[in-house]
Amino acid sequence: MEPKTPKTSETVVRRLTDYLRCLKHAQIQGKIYLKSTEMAIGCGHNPSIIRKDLAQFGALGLKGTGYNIIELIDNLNKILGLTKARDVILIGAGNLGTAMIKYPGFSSVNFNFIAAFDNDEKKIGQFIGITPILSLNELNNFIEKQNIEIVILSVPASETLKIVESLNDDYIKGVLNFTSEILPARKNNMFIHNIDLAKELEVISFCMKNCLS
Amino acid sequence: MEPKTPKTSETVVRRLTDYLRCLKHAQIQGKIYLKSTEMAIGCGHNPSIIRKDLAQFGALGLKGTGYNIIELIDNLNKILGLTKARDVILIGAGNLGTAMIKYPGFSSVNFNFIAAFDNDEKKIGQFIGITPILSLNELNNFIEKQNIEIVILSVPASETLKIVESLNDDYIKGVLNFTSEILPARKNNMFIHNIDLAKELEVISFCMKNCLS
DNA sequence: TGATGTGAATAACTTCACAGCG
DNA sequence: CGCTGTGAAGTTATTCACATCA
Repeated sequence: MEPKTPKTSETVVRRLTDYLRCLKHAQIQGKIYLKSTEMAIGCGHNPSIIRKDLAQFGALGLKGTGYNIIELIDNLNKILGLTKARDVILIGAGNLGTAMIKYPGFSSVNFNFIAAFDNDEKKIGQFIGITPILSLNELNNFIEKQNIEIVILSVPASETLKIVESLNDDYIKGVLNFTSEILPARKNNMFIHNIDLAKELEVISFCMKNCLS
Repeated sequence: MEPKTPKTSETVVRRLTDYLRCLKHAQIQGKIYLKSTEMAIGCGHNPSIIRKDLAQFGALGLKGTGYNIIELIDNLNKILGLTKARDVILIGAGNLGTAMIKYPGFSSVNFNFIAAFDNDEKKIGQFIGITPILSLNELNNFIEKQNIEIVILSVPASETLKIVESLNDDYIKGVLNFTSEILPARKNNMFIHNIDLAKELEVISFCMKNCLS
């Protein structure tokens, strides 16, 4: 059964990804069904909202039993658009970029890092794992030839804006920005997500000072 | 004037960090005052909520003029608990950990990475910048001697739980978890923040599929 | 019986609109 | 006059409580 996709807020989408992880975890442990209460413990959300989130995509659970894990993983993958593999590229092959390519959590997501780009002559021609490092000069050429839609940015903050503006937005639809330069959420046709690592330190600092949560 | 600190939700705290970045940006450009409408453009929040967020800490703005940038930065630093420098340690000196220590965005936050820990003999004794890499065996000893309160975790997922459980929570109050293993938000006395890099890819995947905002 | 799915109730958050002050 | 600060209104999100179905 194809899941319905009603208008869904980002809040809900973020929870869906938590459910997905929780389900995979349970699957590895050999479970077949998972109840909303069990998911709640695993991912820190209220059982009620878990049921509500899932219910909006059609009746995915079995009353009295819970949710079939394989089926629900499959449905969530469809809902999140993770069923077909996507080619993504990395811009900036420094420590952070290298870490991203090697990050084991990405393997579950269906994203292939097919190339990295850098302007450091020493890096160009090298590989990160199996991913080749190419020259930034070839960037848009590559994007157009390979039909790339998603870019992961980890260059120095000072270069961020220039690079984003140079991206061909007939092709690029999503940018994950790991630089410390904050960009608007939409630019031309591109969705931009800013991931500010310093923010998390600031939040934890506040939590510790004020005993939040 | 010491800012009041009423009960503040994490939602608000996250916005405060956005204001802070926005203010610093304006400060570099030589501005003295910033209006809520200008901040709104810079950080993507509604001017109204910016004023409301700030107002709850006392009257921080000048009617007709806006907010004094230096003063407000100072106040936000106090509110977020960023005024006094904190020593933090890194556990796991791989690519991601190395990237964290070198991440330029962290310099604005008052966090000093005073040591990294790893169990790779080849790394122990080396330095990341000026940060020494020590043996994991010395971890709790070091924590107790140096009175460490914050830990940044970037070890393989399989080791995460074991390490977190071994931490002495008489000292450690906050954990930033960059591994792909998800931990509960509270464990013993520790605040834990899970930063799941794969989640951002999943969210952007959904956005692209459904044209969410 | 024991779980989901769901309307109703509650709570949290955001926007509006404007009084009031510099 | 132009901004902030803020009550009121509006919106979104969460929890509760229970009917419903395997």
